[in-house]
Amino acid sequence: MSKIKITDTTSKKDLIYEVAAGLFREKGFRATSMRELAAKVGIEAASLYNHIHGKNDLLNGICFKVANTFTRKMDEVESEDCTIIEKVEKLIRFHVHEMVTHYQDVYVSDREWRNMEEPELTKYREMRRMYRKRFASIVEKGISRGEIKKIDANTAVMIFLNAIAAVDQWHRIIHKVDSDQLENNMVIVLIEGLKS
Amino acid sequence: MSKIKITDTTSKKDLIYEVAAGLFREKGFRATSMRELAAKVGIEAASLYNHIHGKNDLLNGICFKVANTFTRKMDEVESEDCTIIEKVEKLIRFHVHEMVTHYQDVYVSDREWRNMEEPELTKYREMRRMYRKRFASIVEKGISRGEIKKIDANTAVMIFLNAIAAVDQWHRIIHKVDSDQLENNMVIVLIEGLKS
DNA sequence: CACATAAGCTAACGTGTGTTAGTTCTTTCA
DNA sequence: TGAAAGAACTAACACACGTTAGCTTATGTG
Repeated sequence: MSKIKITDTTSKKDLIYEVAAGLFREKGFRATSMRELAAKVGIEAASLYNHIHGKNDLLNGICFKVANTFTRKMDEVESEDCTIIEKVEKLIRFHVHEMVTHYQDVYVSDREWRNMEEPELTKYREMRRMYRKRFASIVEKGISRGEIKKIDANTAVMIFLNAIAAVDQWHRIIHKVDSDQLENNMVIVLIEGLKS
Repeated sequence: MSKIKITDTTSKKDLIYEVAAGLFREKGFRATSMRELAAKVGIEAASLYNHIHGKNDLLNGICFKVANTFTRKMDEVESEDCTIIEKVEKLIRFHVHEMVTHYQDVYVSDREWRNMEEPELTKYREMRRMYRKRFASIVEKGISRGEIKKIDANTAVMIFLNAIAAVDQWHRIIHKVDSDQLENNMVIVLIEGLKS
């Protein structure tokens, strides 16, 4: 079937996506060449096309995988029966968790999605927009119930989402602070504030 | 002297930098071509080289302008005589202010600096690293004085810096919320927390 | 008016890119 | 064992890019 034995659990296609995510994160989508990707995978550039349709497919795949993950989590949290603060906390913890476990993908989907082409670009933008909107609705409900300070909900959501997206410094911090502690720090600062 | 009268206050070189920052922000450094930049400026690509040395110079110029601005502000804040919380608040407000007034430049320096080449890349990285370190030192002093909760200072700085860097949604929010209110929301959420 | 110069233009070069065509090798399965 | 097919290879194409060379035009100063 193939020259090189493939692990039962991971196909070559998956390997290509994984390496691509790493390169896109490190150097950016545009700055990563198919030849470079191929070299890291251990084959020639042309051989990549036995497994994928093209460079854009790689970016699309990564971005929508992440977008779908977060959208599904939002479905789950919305339908849960708990306080608003708890919902916000669950979302923050999920973001941190995803960042720690799949940070290459999350980073790429966050920073490189601009390089997608239509019609995927519009679809992705819409998913992003909806996610933020749903997050803001939760915050607004929290404000109206008196659980949350009277602030602009969109600003709050913007702060949250971006606070967590700092992936370049991420690994450095992860190795100093363990990831549970990181999650807790994040929740504390964002929900309780800096001041003691 | 030139075919087109230049405004006394703005040289053509400045105009090129300004348009470049807009394009780099919108499409990314790599995805912006000199031909496209030239078209937006209203000249041919080759004519750009009468004003600048090359594409890399544009990125270098933008990044170091921003880095110098923040480094100078850090000098100022460090030497001020006030509480730690006030220092942190001053820095946050300055970040928001710079973002509102020069968001193209700030955004580009934050997201596109990877595309710089040596030796500028190393120098820029070092400036960034120093800035974060000095910021973290302030937070740590706040912790030891009991003004700030016992959290990981690096994580806190990471949260702050990234919370403010969400420029893509920035203009949208600015037009709904005025920029003073934005600054206040930011300070409230980050210093006092979300919970009421 | 004439000269120097700034700033524009056209044309082109060299390079790197994504991708395709065509071929060869290896493995699986009937 | 032999056919089918998956997956690798080499070679090349077409294109877009940053940049340079060389020329032309316009303008301010003597």
